[in-house]
Amino acid sequence: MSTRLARNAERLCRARGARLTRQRRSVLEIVAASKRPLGAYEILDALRREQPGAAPATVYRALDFLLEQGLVHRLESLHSYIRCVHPGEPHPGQFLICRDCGLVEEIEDPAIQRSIGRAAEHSGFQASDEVIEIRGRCRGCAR
Amino acid sequence: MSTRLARNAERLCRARGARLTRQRRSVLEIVAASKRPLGAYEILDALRREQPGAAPATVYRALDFLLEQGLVHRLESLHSYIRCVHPGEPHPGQFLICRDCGLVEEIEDPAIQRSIGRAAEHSGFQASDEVIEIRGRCRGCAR
DNA sequence: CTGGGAATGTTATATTGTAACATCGAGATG
DNA sequence: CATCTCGATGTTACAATATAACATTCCCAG
Repeated sequence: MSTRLARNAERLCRARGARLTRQRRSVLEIVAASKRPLGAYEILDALRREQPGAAPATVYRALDFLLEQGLVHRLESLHSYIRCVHPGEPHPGQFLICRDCGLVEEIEDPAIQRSIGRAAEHSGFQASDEVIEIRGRCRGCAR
Repeated sequence: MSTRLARNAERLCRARGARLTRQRRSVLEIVAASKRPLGAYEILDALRREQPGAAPATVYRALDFLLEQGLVHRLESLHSYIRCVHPGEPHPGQFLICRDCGLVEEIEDPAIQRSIGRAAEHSGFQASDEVIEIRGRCRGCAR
């Protein structure tokens, strides 16, 4: 399978001199194919279907790479991983996490970014990245 | 030791019909006495000095209670716990986490709250609580 | 004083994540 | 082409965080 996603990722990595190896691409595709975030060991189970010898370190190393490249995000409050909806430059994600259905929407809201920037500045704090995870009930589940 | 903090917590719990038992107060005091966030097992080590039989569940149960009461916060990105600087009603915390010195400042910025509320609303999302953890370098370490 | 629910004790185990070191392999360089 | 080198992977073991399950104790409302 060579999805558009994979080709796009390939292009981004090449442009940066980073190597999107077969293993890394497999992990990316597993994460990207899931509607909901996956835990590292869920990814491992999936990866083992094509590569039975895979071990935790295999997955974590691939995830480290994909996180660096901004191709996936880590959801701290769920200990899980999700594809980035608009890879390009690595960027902090902002997430709406539904408690009921487990779906996660990634948003990119400049107003949140600005208010955080101002608050940090006000404390003399140099922000480098942020964890923004909003939990609640999504539109579909709220009805 | 019956710190002001303990007395205040006692009062809050009593008002809500919640029981701040000796164990729970011990855990609260351990967390509150630390300048930096503590992991559950660090808390356990400290607790064992006064109660050698304590086990992980002991600490996690006390923490669950204190979190519900809004007396401590959990820092998702650090897997650790920190006192709430202004307990009263439970509330989501916003944190500035210094990568260098490990100190954490809790802030309460209405502008961040508002921008998040608006972004959620815009997606038809009913937010119930949030994880806001801003990582970077604090004023002291930036110099 | 006693019945019942909340809190705690206790043991075991699940889940998530890393360390450490050997080996492999693809591209650079002579 | 040979081979060197460094990043990537294989492999084993283990660390760190968190929960399950069930027995026991304790508090207090009636």
